[in-house]
Amino acid sequence: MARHKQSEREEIRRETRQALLDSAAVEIARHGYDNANVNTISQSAGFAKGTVYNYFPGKEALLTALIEETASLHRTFILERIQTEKGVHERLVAFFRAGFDFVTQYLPRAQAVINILYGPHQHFKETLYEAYQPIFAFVGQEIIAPGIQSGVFRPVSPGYTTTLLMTLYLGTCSQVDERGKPMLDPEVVADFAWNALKQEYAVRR
Amino acid sequence: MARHKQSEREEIRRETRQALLDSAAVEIARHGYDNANVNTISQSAGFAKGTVYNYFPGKEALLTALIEETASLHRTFILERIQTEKGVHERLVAFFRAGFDFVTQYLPRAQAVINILYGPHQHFKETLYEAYQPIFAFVGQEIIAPGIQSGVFRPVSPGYTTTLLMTLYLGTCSQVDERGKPMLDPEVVADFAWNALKQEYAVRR
Amino acid sequence: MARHKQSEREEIRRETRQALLDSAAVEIARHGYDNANVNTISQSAGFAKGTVYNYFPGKEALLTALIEETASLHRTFILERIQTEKGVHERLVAFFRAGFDFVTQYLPRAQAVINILYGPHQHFKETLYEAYQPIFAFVGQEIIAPGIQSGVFRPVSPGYTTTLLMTLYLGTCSQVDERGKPMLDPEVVADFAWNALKQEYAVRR
Amino acid sequence: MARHKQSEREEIRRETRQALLDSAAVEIARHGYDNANVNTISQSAGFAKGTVYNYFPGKEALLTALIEETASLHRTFILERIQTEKGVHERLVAFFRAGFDFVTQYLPRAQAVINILYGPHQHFKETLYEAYQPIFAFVGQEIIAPGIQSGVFRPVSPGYTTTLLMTLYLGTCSQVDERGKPMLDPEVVADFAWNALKQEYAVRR
DNA sequence: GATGAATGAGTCTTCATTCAT
DNA sequence: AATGAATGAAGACTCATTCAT
Repeated sequence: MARHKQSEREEIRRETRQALLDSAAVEIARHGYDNANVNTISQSAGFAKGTVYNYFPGKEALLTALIEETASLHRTFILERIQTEKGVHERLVAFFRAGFDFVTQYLPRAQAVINILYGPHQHFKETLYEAYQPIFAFVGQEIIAPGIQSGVFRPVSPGYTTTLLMTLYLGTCSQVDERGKPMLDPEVVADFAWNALKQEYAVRR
Repeated sequence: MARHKQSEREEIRRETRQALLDSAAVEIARHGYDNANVNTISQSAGFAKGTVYNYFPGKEALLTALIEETASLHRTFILERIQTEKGVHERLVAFFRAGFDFVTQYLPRAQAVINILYGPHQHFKETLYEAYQPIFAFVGQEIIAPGIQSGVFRPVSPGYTTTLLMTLYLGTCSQVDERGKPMLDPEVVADFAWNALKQEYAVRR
Repeated sequence: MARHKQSEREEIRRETRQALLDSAAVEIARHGYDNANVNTISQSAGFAKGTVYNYFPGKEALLTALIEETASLHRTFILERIQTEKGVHERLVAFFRAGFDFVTQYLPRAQAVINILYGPHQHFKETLYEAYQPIFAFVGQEIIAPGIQSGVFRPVSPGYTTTLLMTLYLGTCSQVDERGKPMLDPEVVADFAWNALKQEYAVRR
Repeated sequence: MARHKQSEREEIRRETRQALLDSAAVEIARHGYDNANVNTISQSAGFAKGTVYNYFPGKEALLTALIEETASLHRTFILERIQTEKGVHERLVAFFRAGFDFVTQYLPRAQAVINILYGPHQHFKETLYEAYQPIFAFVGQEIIAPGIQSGVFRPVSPGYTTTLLMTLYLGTCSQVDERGKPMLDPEVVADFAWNALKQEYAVRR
């Protein structure tokens, strides 16, 4: 009975949803979650005020979806860049480079997420932590742990070190000017981290 | 006599202003600037809704004052703890300790400031950067520069390094649970930074 | 062949219309006319959101149709049960029994109608009164008037008495719990009405 | 510190609250709860849109307050008129007269309440039943029970009879035209009820 | 006939701010 | 100085209705 095929309709819905999420990222990055205007989000995605409510039950759900999508993108982005690197040092550098690139490429999403990370909404923070869990785990298991085991890193506490690294990562990645240009260089940050962790006299590998 | 009354009045004004700022810090820490309710701030300071407008022209000015007061407190707090330390390593440790202690002691203010730092309000961020300028300068001039000059630190870029250190500082200090307990230890963070910066084989001094 | 298809189509249309009215009754009974959601009605009838507009020009028309259909059902229901009774007392009892049974059997429709009857929509009330006119008339002509003429009832005003009886009828029928169980017994109500109207010493007939 | 005395302020609040409730009664009577516009209520009471929210936390609370106030008014109204009557018959008549007079005098409130009574909002119905409990109890204890005990009434079930009487009462009181003129006469209704309940050959007392 | 994506008018609610006292 | 009643702009959300397919 439907004139559109099922798949066509799904395609339209997917695209609209994407457009709304993109729009939400921009609006939230610019004004913060609390000041983001749902009507504006829908309209600057090219739709009427109410359309967003055909796709998300409310403002909260919109942000939750944005967080999850961003984390997923971010994860993919990092994994792709790191898994090909074999040495610990290379991985560390690739990790920071990936972060900086991600922010540059997905600036609004990244800003929105940073906003939440240091913002007052406990509920969203938890969503964020959960969504980023895989990245945390990856850093611990694929960079820190091998580094320590191979003797490249000092015998640091893996837990604390992961936290420190992520803190450095998020803190430095998030420092960009309005155009998205980072204030620091991924190499500089990676170098800082490398020196902080490496065994003296260690050979890079 | 009139003079006396005058100074009494001033004293009362100062105290009321303080109470309002305290209240603002708590409210903003809990709900974020955008969701902070000015009426609530005034009332939980023990005054009527309108009273805050006898002290600050509006919500913005209230936050600006809070930022400036917090920066000033923070500066004093750090300087007191560091100036007595002579060695670079001691100063580094004292710096992080002071930060963690400040957050613990002035939790609402610290949370409010972190909120702004990573939040979407460019205008407030600028105020914040300006207000924290002296601390940036102090770290650069009293920790990094002497460290490099004395050969205790590697010959790093002073500008980048200050930024990195402040990033690490703010990022780690701001990670506290709801009760204000930090997730990391200042010693651990200081150690991380120390290793990142020190000349290999350097003697701590 | 074409004729056959024609009637088949009509049959389908009739069934769809019925399904939509059933669905409307349930939704309106639950949420009231104002809060009834047209899209929900269409969907819980098993169709898409827009389908209802292929059968009714709008929300109002949907309710109007529901009122008329309900009145018609109600009328048939009552007439069937009463016309077979000959005595005035029997008719009175049958009348209340029929009402209670109707409510039990067509709960959502009955609730929707009661809703309108005591609700604020003058326009619908008028539709309702018109649609129920035959029942009013029937009660007046087939119960009250014969009762008075035969001396079984006191010489009451036929107009007022019909109104009183209908009021009692609607008021008691509409008092059901959420499952549709009436709070009163038709016999009790009929007995009350009988005593109110009967000539003292009258013989039931 | 306050320029108004406490009592003056309280007086103003009381009056404003009253005005808002009056306005709410009119608006709800006219359009029903669901279609009543809170902004309109506030504005036709002579205030700005938001003022109502300084007095009631929301639309629901506004209606709850209206129900309770109406029940209280109604109770007072009835008790005053009935307690002075000693005989059962007189009380029955006074009861219906009071009801009709109440509706005439407080038409919007009465219509609003009737609306709720037969409307779809279970929550409000419960509030309404609770608020009207004292009137139910009064009818049972001060009219029905004495009537039965003195032999003036037939030995009916007190519970059912109270319900029947209240049903008749609410049903007949609520039938008014748009101007508030009742369709029935309290004496006619009282007479109907009296005949329904009285012992044959009973002497009125 | 049926579909469901899209629309946008309408409503409840919040709260920064004003100001008469 | 302080008060708190009042304001009204702004924004989240609902849903009856339209219409291209």
